[in-house]
Amino acid sequence: MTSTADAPTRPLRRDAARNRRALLDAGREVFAARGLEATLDEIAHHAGVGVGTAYRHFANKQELAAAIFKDDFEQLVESARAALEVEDPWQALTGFIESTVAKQADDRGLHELMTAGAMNEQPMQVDGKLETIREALFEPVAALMERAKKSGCLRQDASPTDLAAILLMMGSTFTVSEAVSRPVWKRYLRLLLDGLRCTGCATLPEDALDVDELDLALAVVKKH
Amino acid sequence: MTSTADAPTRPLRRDAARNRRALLDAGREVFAARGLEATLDEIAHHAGVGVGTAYRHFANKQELAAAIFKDDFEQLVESARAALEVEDPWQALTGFIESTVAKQADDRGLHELMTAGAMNEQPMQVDGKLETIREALFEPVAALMERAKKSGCLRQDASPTDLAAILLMMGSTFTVSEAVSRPVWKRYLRLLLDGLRCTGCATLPEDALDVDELDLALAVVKKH
DNA sequence: AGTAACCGGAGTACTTCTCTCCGAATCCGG
DNA sequence: CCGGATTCGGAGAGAAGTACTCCGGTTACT
Repeated sequence: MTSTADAPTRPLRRDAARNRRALLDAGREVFAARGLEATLDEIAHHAGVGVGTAYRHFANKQELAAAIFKDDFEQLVESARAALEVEDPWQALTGFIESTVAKQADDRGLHELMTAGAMNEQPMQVDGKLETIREALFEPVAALMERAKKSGCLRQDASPTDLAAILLMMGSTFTVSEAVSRPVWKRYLRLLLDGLRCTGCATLPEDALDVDELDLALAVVKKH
Repeated sequence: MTSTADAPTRPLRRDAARNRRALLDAGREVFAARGLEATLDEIAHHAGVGVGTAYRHFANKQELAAAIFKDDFEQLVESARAALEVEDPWQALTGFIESTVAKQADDRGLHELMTAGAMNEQPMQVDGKLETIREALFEPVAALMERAKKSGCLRQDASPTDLAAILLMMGSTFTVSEAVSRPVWKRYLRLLLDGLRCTGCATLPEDALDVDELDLALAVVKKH
């Protein structure tokens, strides 16, 4: 029954608090640069503390990641809602997409978490946050797209799940961008967005993913 | 001075020849289904022979892969050249792209080999074949695109290296397609192609990769 | 000063993959 | 149909990497 609020843990000793902070900061940096496959050992050293310290503060990598990315998630949903306030429907949609993709281009860990399981073998469970965010995101994004369709600037056969696919595809361009030290991902995002734009092109082949399929796709785990 | 031609190796014993065949066939299947990270052990068992046998016929995975994919490579260059004969420039270009992508959708190993190093950590050297094929492919592809541009159906700011990027991006959609047992990659390829089409859209941001950058991008290897 | 809380990182306990080795089985010429 | 050369098969050595623990020593707080 200690329920929701954290138990009345006594305040951390000063060195402990300092180290916890350092670990969170280091985690953010390392995850951003190297992705989620970074080791807790690695993060600990980058934070200038021993491995033991890391494992005392966070039982494992997942817990650390959850602590680090919680904010980013909420921020994301927030910006989707905010986009609905933007005047021009096309601008609202593409603006949201661009800022989302930009954030992930700068943070490999965030990108891997958002597309978790789809590419990387071990999905890395960050408790329920992930499913939650996808659900929370779906509604405002669907509204954003609906509006753009009505105004005639988004192709009629586009679906919200297409955005998930686009995010997935952008992953490879991030790698390339890093290799050439130049944000080429912008070029390919634009290509994709130009494809989404309504231009009297024929309809797309293959139905878009439905929501169940998307879940499936984002949860590809090896079975032996 | 034994030079080019294979040394006059005596014909293999019948069981040896049979096993070699079985290994090549199994390799093709396993690589296609599981990608290049498949183990030689795995392929050996799938072929119904012991691991030792596999290593006697092929010093390592690379050598087996080279033997398997040599043909596919040549075939690819061939089809690029053939596309130049097609009447309609847009049809020629997209037809070539679609068939290339389709082939890779069905063969994860082939796709990984063509985009080697860009995503997977260990590039897996298949002697010089890889660089050779990229070079051999560049010329006909560039011609194909030039023709499409002149006829006004391909956006002016498209570059041959963009096709490499598109191939890279398609990788994620292959994974999704497998997960949902439906070739959704076709949908996203079309989206990309519609983006490439000339529609009076603004020019793309960021210059395309130049050839050196592409090489760099396709050779991202971890440095510690 | 005393003690509870905390630190550090060597070390354990996996897992995973590549490739070797050698007794046993198989082929094939005479 | 026999004997030696060739090939088979798969246990296991060795290398590489990761997740997490343990405990002597240190630090913060009263």
